[in-house]
Amino acid sequence: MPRRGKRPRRGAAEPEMEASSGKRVKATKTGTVNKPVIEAETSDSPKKDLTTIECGNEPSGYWLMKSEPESRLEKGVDVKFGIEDLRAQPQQTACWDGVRNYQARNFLRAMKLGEKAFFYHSNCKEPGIAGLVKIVKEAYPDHTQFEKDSPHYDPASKKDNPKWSMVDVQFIRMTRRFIPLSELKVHHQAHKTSGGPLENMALFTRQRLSVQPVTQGEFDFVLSLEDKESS
DNA sequence: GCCAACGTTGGC
DNA sequence: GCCAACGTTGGC
Repeated sequence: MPRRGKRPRRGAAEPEMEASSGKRVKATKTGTVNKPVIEAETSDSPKKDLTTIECGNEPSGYWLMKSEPESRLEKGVDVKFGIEDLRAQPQQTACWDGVRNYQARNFLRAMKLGEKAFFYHSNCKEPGIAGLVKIVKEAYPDHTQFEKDSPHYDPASKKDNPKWSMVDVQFIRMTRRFIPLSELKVHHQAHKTSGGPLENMALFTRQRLSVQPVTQGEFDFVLSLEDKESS
C-alpha cells in the first residue's frame, strides 16, 4: 500500500523473519469509490462499518486487493509484488503492508480469517485479476509505519497507537485464466444498463481504493468468467 | 467546517 | 508520460 495498494511483503506473520524488507506497498493498492458514496471515513473514528454499508447489510466476506506486479521504485524501494511473488514466499503467505488510506485500512480491519480475495494486478501492462488468496491472519499493526526507511513510514504514527494495519494473505490459486480489467469493464458497463451483478462493483465505482469489498454476486460472476472465452 | 491546492492512484 | 479521478492537507 500504500500508495497504492499493497504491498505485501515478504514474510508474514511471524515476527521473525526478515526485518527489513522491501517491497511493498502500495497497497496496492489500494483503494475504491463512487457511488454510493460512502463517506469517506477518514479517520480513526469507529464509526460505521463501510463494509456493511457497501453491501447491503452483511459483510460480503469477499475482497479485492490490488498490488503491482511490475517493478517501480518508491523512495528507492521496489514495490513490485505480483501474484508470482506471493507464491514464492514461504508458505505462499505474505503480509499486506503499506496501505495508507483510511477506507482501505478499515476494510483490512473488517477481514476475517478464511475470507477470500481476488489478487488484482494494478499499474501494469495488463491490469486485472490474476488469482485468489485467503486471509490467514486478521488485522494487526503494519510495522512499516514505524520504519524510517520504508516507503510507507508514517512519522505521525505512534507505537502505542498504530494508525495502520495489515493482514496476512495466502495464495490459493491462479484464476484459470487472467481476467483483464478491460473485460470486467465491458460487463460493468452492460450491467449498469441491464442491472447485472457488476453494476456497482467497487473496482469501477471507487476506482482508487486498493482494498475493497466484493459482493457474493460479483464474486460468483467474476469466477464464472474463468471458463468462458476471453471474448 | 469549507474548499482550493496539492499529491497520489492507476488506466491508457 | 499524460492526465482524470479523488483523497488529503491546511488556510481561513
